[in-house]
Amino acid sequence: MPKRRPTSADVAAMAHVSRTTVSFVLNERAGVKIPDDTRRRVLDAAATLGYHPNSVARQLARGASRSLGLVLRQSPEQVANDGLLAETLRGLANAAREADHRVLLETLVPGEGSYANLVRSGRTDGLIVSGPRYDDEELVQLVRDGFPVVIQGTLPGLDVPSVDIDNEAGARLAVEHLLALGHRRIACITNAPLAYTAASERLTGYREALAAAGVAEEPALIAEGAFDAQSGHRAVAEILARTTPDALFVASDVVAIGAMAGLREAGLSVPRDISVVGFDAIPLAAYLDPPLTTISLPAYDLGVTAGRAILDRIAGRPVAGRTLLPTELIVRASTAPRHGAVRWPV
Amino acid sequence: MPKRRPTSADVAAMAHVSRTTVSFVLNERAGVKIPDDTRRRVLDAAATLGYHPNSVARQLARGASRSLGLVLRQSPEQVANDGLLAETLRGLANAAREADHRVLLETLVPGEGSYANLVRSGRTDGLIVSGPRYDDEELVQLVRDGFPVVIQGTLPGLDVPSVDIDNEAGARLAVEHLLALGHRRIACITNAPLAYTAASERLTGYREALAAAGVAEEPALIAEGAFDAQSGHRAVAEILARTTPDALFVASDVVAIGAMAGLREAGLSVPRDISVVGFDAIPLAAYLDPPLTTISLPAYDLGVTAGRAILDRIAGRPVAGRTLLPTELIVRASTAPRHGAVRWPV
DNA sequence: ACGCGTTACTGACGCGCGTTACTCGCGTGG
DNA sequence: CCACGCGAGTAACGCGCGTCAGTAACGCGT
Repeated sequence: MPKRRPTSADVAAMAHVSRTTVSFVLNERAGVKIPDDTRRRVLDAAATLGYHPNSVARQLARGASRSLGLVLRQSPEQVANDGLLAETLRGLANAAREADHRVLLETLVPGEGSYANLVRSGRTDGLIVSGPRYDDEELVQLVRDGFPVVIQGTLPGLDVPSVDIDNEAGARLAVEHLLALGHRRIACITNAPLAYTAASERLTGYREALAAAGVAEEPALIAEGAFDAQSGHRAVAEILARTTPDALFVASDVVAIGAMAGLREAGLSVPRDISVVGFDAIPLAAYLDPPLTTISLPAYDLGVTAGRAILDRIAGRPVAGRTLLPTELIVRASTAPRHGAVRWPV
Repeated sequence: MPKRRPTSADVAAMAHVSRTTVSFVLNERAGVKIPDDTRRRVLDAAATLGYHPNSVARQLARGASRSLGLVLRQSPEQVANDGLLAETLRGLANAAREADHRVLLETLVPGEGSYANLVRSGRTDGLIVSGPRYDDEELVQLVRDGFPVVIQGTLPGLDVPSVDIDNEAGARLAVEHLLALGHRRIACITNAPLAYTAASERLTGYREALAAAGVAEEPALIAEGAFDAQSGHRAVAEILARTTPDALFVASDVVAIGAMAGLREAGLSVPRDISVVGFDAIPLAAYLDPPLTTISLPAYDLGVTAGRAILDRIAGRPVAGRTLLPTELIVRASTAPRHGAVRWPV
């Protein structure tokens, strides 16, 4: 059987000091002077015993767990198709580590499952809720009780700090690019059902760009996607059955890949017959045929920013009510000037 | 200021019983009879106070943290290009939840960073190490000390339970498919440098299939990929500069997408001029042009299996030394019989 | 009336650590 | 000579809970 793990009492005994002194030395407590001689004895004892403070006990004594809860409210399909999620996670974990915190993961089977106990049981000091839904009563209650929460995504009507991509601006960027190429009949396939805030924001950006250019909106040009490539395939068929666009903005690269497959089947060539812009800038987008013009978003930074926000919130530091991270247009071969159109000056 | 959180002592006071009784009732302790009357008083008091047991204190008292540590040793590029990672994570989290455990995430900046303290500090009861490297001294030490560890991936030479995809069998499946179509000059692009066990295993599968069919191996037909599409693009150029294959097995869909882009640029048409098989069955593979024949692997199950394994290990139940999850061939349009070849009977 | 088992509880300790208030010895200025 | 301050360190409590050993009351058979 493995020997019992050494405790601070063992270290104290070996160094011939009290447990208190051990604690002072190991925590480098400010304002307490410890002679070098004593300090060294303690440090040596700790090293030879292989002492590692029990962090559970430390959490209890301090009253803080030094860990962040990450709640993934996305549906399984959403997770499976979100190629950037891992990057965001990495950003969050790194932000947490910088502040000597840990990340506790909580996934939810939709329709069931509660996560509030995560914080109510003192296991985490704060929560990051990713992909919140409107009907999340649990979340509302938690916020009302004053627990530190940061939302990654958007949830209007709740007074909570949130961090998100600037979806509207990104969509505008995409559509403005198409407009600048001379396109006017610009279709739009959303990245998800409009109940998802990101989807409706991107659609809003699309509309704003059209309105700003004085182009009338046409309902026949709009269709809903749903996370995966298949939905893009279906949506493009819907649109082509109704009308004939000369450009297509798909608010998700993954959905766009399905849409491009649909266009191929319809005998349309990209970008000769129709220009396509995606959204998300997944790594693969550059290697599609043709390489996809898209909107890049800082997935890693999103995680880092969310992490810093909740850490600030926990520490009582001021936190911006809403942080929007900038997007960027990446022009590739899937977009070209409208056939016969003169390219506008930029 | 928010009121102090209620403790079990508060519940005890309100129910006019001792803290011990509260503990017995709330934990439904077997072997202890509590009259319904008393039980109800305790339950009611807990409910009206909004009592939630402090899990940190509970961890300390019980000596177990009921949480699993997940260590991601993959490099950032690897994470960014691993579209299945999120699925695996979801599987693990769900397996953990079923057993009332939590998942603690630990990422590592390569070259630095230790994670052993995660378990040495008592924060987790066991560790799942994903993507271990040969030179992981920390891991070796941990295993030697008898800490519960399960490896997700492969690490030969260390006596630790591990869970992985059956990479060899999957690669064989892919190559056998190409052989059955009549191809003989089958090239191979690995999914990663060969220092990664998954990469060398898949290459081994490729070789075994060739050997079993009596086809001589040709070094000129083999090139190394490195996680991303770009590396596939480069690797295919290397191969085409040396020789002319009639089929190509790329041990990763993501790399295959880059490879297919390279084939296009070289003026080769898939599958007319060359058949291509990928590996991983990322959701997008079905929507490529042409849809990619690939090997599907149970990403979600991988997470579940790893989770169950470490839970078994923690509980002292017997654990299989090595679990290999089966793969499956998904035939799509990127593979076709060799030009002029008679299709073999299956 | 007495022993004895059973029911229904409770007192007190321990988990490992942080932290406050306190002690003790030793100059030192008055 | 004494009060005082200061450096060096410590005893003891608290964090919130699980749990063992124990106790008081009660019924029941003889």
